[in-house]
Amino acid sequence: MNIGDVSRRSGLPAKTIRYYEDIGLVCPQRSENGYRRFREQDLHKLAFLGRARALGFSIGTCRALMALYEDEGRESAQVKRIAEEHLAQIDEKITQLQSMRDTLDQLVHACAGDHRPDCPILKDLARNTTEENIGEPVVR
Amino acid sequence: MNIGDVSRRSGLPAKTIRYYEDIGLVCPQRSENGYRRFREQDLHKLAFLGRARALGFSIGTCRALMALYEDEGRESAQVKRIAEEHLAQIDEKITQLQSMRDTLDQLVHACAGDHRPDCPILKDLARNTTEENIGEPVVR
DNA sequence: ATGGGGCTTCCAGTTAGAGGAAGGTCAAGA
DNA sequence: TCTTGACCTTCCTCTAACTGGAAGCCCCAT
Repeated sequence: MNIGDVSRRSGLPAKTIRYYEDIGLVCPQRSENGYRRFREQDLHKLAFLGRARALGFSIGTCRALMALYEDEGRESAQVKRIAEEHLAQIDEKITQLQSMRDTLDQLVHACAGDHRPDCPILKDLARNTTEENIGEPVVR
Repeated sequence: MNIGDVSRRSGLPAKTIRYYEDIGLVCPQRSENGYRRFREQDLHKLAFLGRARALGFSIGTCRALMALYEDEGRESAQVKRIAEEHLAQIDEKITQLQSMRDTLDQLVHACAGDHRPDCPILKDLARNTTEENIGEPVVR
């Protein structure tokens, strides 16, 4: 298989596959003409990586997961711990985004969105400074 | 005010403030000794930027918001449109993360997490590419 | 022999700064 | 006066995980 084939079959862009080779995630062989030659096992690995990345695991963590996958003597507890950690990070991120979302949503609802310049969104962003004269240039 | 003062008062790291000057978001004056000299209006601007960034607006969008803030002839509709767009992006991201989270959560619950190598998480990541439902978790 | 894909490598750019080195400045204390 | 430590300066490199593009082979069909 050439890179185009694995790209199609794994769903990963060729660029990404080359990158993964660069950082040592896959080691395809080479044909006489210098083209990368992928075996089924390489494709399998790439698909694994693609799915792990789709779940949001970092490249570093994907590397660890791959290593565990290939380690017959692994304990599922090791994998589970990694997944739980990642899950916690995702939860944290969701919480952050949700908080942003709520604030933003309130502001959007408070804004008339008409032709007038008066805007609660800008007012909120500009709130709470030591400056009183908002909008007036400060010359000193 | 020196950079340390604005840093404390705006909550932004000095590094960030220098970066914001680099990309033209603020233009502090300079003292004789070469130190940046910030006016209240610079601090105000930085605080504005800090809050906009905290709401997840990109630097580019912050620039646009600042411009609108300083434009007396703006229409609140312009601001609202920007905020709504951003809100939609956040919602999309939350949805993505939530989907990841759900899959991951299922997998974590399906994994015994003991000393045995058998692991549904790895099994899911390694499921055959030729299977139907690519992208769907195997666990149910 | 020519044209069009497909493949190669290498370089640069992306976000929004963080980290650190080398060195100038300032105020206080010995 | 000298020194110390905090504060400031610029400049350079690094981050994650790719993506885009340029220049140039390789292969097959016409």
